[in-house]
Amino acid sequence: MIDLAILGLLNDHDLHGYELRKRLGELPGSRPAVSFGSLYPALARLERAGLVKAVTHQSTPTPPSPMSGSLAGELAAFRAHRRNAARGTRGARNKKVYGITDLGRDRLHELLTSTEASDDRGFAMRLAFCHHLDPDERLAMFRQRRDELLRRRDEQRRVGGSNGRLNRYLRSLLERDTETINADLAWLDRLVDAEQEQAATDMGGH
Amino acid sequence: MIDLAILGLLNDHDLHGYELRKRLGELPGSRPAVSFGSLYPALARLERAGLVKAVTHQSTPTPPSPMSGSLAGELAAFRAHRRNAARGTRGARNKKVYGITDLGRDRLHELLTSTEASDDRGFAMRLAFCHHLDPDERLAMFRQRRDELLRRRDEQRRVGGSNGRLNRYLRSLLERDTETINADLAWLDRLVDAEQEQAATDMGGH
DNA sequence: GTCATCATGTAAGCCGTTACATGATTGC
DNA sequence: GCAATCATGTAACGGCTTACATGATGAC
Repeated sequence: MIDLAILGLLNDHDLHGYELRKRLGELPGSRPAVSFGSLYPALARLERAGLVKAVTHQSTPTPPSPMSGSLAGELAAFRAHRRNAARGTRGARNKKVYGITDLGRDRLHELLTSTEASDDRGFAMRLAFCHHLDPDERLAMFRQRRDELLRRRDEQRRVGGSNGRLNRYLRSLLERDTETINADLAWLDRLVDAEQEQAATDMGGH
Repeated sequence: MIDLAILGLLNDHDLHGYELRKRLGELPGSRPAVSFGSLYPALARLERAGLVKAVTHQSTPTPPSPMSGSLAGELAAFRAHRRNAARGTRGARNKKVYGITDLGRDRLHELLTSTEASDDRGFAMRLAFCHHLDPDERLAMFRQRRDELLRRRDEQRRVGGSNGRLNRYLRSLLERDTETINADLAWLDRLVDAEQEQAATDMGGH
């Protein structure tokens, strides 16, 4: 899950961990945002696996005057550099900006097209980044989700068939679940229609 | 979460772990059922805490003939008893039927009326067992949930206010979330109405 | 110079899972 | 007798959280 989120965001922009978390939290259904205690180890793991890499970071992005920045700023950069040199190949307490690698892009594609069953949040996450997919792959994803929801509805009917014995609150809960699934199915159908329309438009426009 | 589920089910019937799991899985939104690796340690913990206790188990519940059941059955019971005696105070490999204690009932009430924020599944679980509550406690629970959903909708508007920059899939996801929350609010309102109607009926009927 | 915010990380713990191990009961 | 199911547990592990520790940067 967190891998998909990280790779999906990094495929659009290079980002450092702190910013990544903010963006993650703005994704629908991802509140509260993932914790740092989860994010940073995940980034380290992905870096070890070669799916993301730390990109060299300009401590003064697009400086106003090329050579003569503020003396204080240059001094800070100098100190930071000394610290970095002392601590290893990268700044230990500076921004560490990550970018996605080719291997990471492959992995992202794999995660997005995986046919393994994913829960509701998993689907929402995949949908959030499905603009990285081809139209036909997207359609396959939508149809897979549709099947999953239909399966769920069937099983619900099987279990709740004799719901006379249930108390009113359980019955209400069951009805709500059915309504939610039906609403989701209708929503998915709209997504599929929009997708096919888009495909038709692209063809005609060409 | 699992404590609430266990106590809620045991408040209706004495049950053993295996059966408990089956019932748990039949609760709306609780599929797949909780695993044994989670359930049995939870039961042991609740037993240590005095919230549930193992009740003596009749290996032949309501025997057809009081004294002369099947010879095989009595033999099996005899062997089971010998095993139990050999292994400790209870049957190690026989059904271990649990019942709720007074302390457990207090805890259940506490879990059901807690004002700590609970997520969607948490609310569903509380709703599933809210028939153990007084009408006014139930109403308070519904209203609390209502406030929570309103808060969520507000924050969604705050974040997604400038949704022009979002791609169509994110936009669609955001719209779906809003629809779901609105549907849930309407459902909650129906629940509240039904509750108040019920209260009025009870008063008039008396 | 101090406070809020930005920024990166580690450690401990919680809550759940799967996989494993064991044995009893029942139907054929 | 043998297989399917019932029944109870343990061990290892996964993914996430909170709490903690550290330091940089910028605003006032």
